[in-house]
Amino acid sequence: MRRRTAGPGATATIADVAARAGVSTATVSRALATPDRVRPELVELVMRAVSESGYTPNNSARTLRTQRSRMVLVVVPSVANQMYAHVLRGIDTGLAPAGYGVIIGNLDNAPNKEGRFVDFAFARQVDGVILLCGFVPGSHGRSMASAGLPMVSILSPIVDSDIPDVGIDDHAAGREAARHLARLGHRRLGYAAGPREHVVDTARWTSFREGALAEGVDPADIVRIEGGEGMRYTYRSGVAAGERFLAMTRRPTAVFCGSDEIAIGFMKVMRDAGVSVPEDVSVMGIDGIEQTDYTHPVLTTIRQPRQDLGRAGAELLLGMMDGRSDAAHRRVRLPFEFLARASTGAPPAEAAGRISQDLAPARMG
Amino acid sequence: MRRRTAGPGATATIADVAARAGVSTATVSRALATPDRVRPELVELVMRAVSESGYTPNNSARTLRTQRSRMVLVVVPSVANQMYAHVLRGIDTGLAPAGYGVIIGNLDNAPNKEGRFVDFAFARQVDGVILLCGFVPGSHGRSMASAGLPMVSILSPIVDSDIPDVGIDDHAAGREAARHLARLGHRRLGYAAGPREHVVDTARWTSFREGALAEGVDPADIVRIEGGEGMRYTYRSGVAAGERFLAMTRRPTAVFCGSDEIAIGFMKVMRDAGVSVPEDVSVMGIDGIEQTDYTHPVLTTIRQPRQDLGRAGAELLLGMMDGRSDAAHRRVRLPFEFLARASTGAPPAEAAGRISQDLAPARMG
DNA sequence: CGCCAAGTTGTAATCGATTACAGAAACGGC
DNA sequence: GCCGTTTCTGTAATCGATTACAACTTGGCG
Repeated sequence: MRRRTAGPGATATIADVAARAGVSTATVSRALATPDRVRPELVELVMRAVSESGYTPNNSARTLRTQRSRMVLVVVPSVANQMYAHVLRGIDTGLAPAGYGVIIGNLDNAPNKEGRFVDFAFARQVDGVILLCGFVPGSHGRSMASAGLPMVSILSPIVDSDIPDVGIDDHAAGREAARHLARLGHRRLGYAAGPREHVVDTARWTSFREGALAEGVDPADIVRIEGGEGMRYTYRSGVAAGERFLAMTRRPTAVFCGSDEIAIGFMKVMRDAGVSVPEDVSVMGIDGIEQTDYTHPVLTTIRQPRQDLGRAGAELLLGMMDGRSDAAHRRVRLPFEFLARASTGAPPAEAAGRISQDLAPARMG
Repeated sequence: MRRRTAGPGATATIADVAARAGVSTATVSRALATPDRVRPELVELVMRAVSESGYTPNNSARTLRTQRSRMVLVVVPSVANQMYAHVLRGIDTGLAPAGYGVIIGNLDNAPNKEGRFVDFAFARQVDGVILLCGFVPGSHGRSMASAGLPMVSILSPIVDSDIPDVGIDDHAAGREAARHLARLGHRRLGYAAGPREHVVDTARWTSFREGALAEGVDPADIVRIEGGEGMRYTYRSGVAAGERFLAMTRRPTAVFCGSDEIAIGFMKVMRDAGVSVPEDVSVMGIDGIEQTDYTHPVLTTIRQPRQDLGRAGAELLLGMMDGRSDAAHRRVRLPFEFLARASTGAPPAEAAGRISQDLAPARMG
């Protein structure tokens, strides 16, 4: 049997290193993994041989033997989305110290891409999965859940499952948004919706509504403004919602948007239509992407600890992959931060409840 | 030898499938890879056994044997950056049809993270590498270039190397920016810089300068405004540049920013300082991120075909990995799109050349 | 000096796929 | 009916690591 010698360009194998150091492959492997179980002189020999040959263990071989790939699949609806991108970054910083790498499963908001990633799971290409998409991917009747891999969801709980999740308290966030707007004096509230049937959107909408009711707002004056089919949490969704808003005969005086991007799209339509924010309509978002610091007016929003969410999810998954099933951490809630800024203010005088309504005729005359 | 039977939860191996179908593992492998070389009845048998057992080939085993991982490493300075995120998306859509997955190498703008990804390359965990970072990662004196993997760069050429790259013509872009501003009447121009020594930034700055000179602008009136150390192409870099701009005694009347994010940060500072855009100062960016459609005023910019750049890079790499070294494609230049919009306009009257300067004293008096 | 335990090292099995090679079966031509 | 070719299938080698097990050395203790 002729062994390929490690010439320049060719990759050295453990056998090359063993030959060069004059020891067996087992010793090389041990010298690298458990140096305390090998005589110091040999460790030294092996180390020299390793650096001389530029040896890096072949990952497939190691994975095949140890049944651990040290890779994690992150399933994300869209990498191009600010929010997901930042969470992804947090995940990476959380996994890196443990030596785990990230394979990105970009759904691109297209449902037919799930199959590829389901295969990744069943092919044992990853040791665990982090979902940012709010559901468990599946295709051809085969769910990723049945691959038997540790799984964690971030940003959204997974309904009807016991998959641990990390996120903020979306209900509290929705209620707080309603409270903020109601306390500014608003009595007609709108919610510029994200994707229909999405867990997070539903949570935000229902709790916004609850919060508004709790503040004594008339149920008929809490409206959901749809953003259009398949537009998800995008600028364009906000644009569509803004156009619907303009077409309304009895407009809300304040609008809570299902995401910051929606809010920004919404504000753009307002500006173009000559409706000023916050004088004519208050607008707020949620997520707290960096961009909200640079809008005009600066956007009131609820900041999610994006990076921390990612890191916490990563650490939770690491624990599960190590077999430490800290049942205590099955539902992690991190605090959000309410940023009351310039895009929300008191309602216009003619819409501000009974007292102002009395003044309204004078203003009109 | 006792074989683990494929119970629920356990992953089926090719041996399980072979046993169930009553054939050898070789036949199973062939039935899946080259069905035309196996008797139809057996193919049928195997297919049934596969779906009954939920078999998915183990990826490490396959990779180890075939020496192809069907994975690509994408090294990106920061996943949280809009521009890179969109290119990444293009890469993914380009690679997916060929069955390649993406491993993300997020440098996070921190130089010490390179080592991890260099190891990925040497561990043969990927078949190819796409660089968005403008340089070849390396650590401990070992460059990723010596791993002998196909490599492609997107967005930036790699100096002193023959690594193929895909991008726009940054020199043409810089010149066109200068031309646009000069033809609007501007005679004092600024460049809000990106990271020092970055190839792309250098290209944009030098060509902007060249373009301005070609339009007859006085060399002394073309200034580079630094954004601050280590801030790269960020909003904060634009804020820093904006502050430096305000501190200048003889301000440019138009500023070309090294990225859209810089431009947005810059405009924020202008607004807060009561300097209006474009009346007092014209501002333009480059990249063409979606967000520029939602700024006020809408940002003049140069749109790079982000997604197409990613896809083109992916296809170039696919060709190299398949051994088709189309030397013709070693430097791909895609067209950019100049978007002249509301953030750039004529210079303020008192700065518009000789005639206006004659008027200036009258104004002061 | 003999024996047992502890410490080292090497041999070879193993992970799960692909594929070279050989053998068997089927087929056709003379 | 025999032989060569084609088509199909199975056996076993192979990829490159880790690690169980065996073998050998060394040292301590009675």
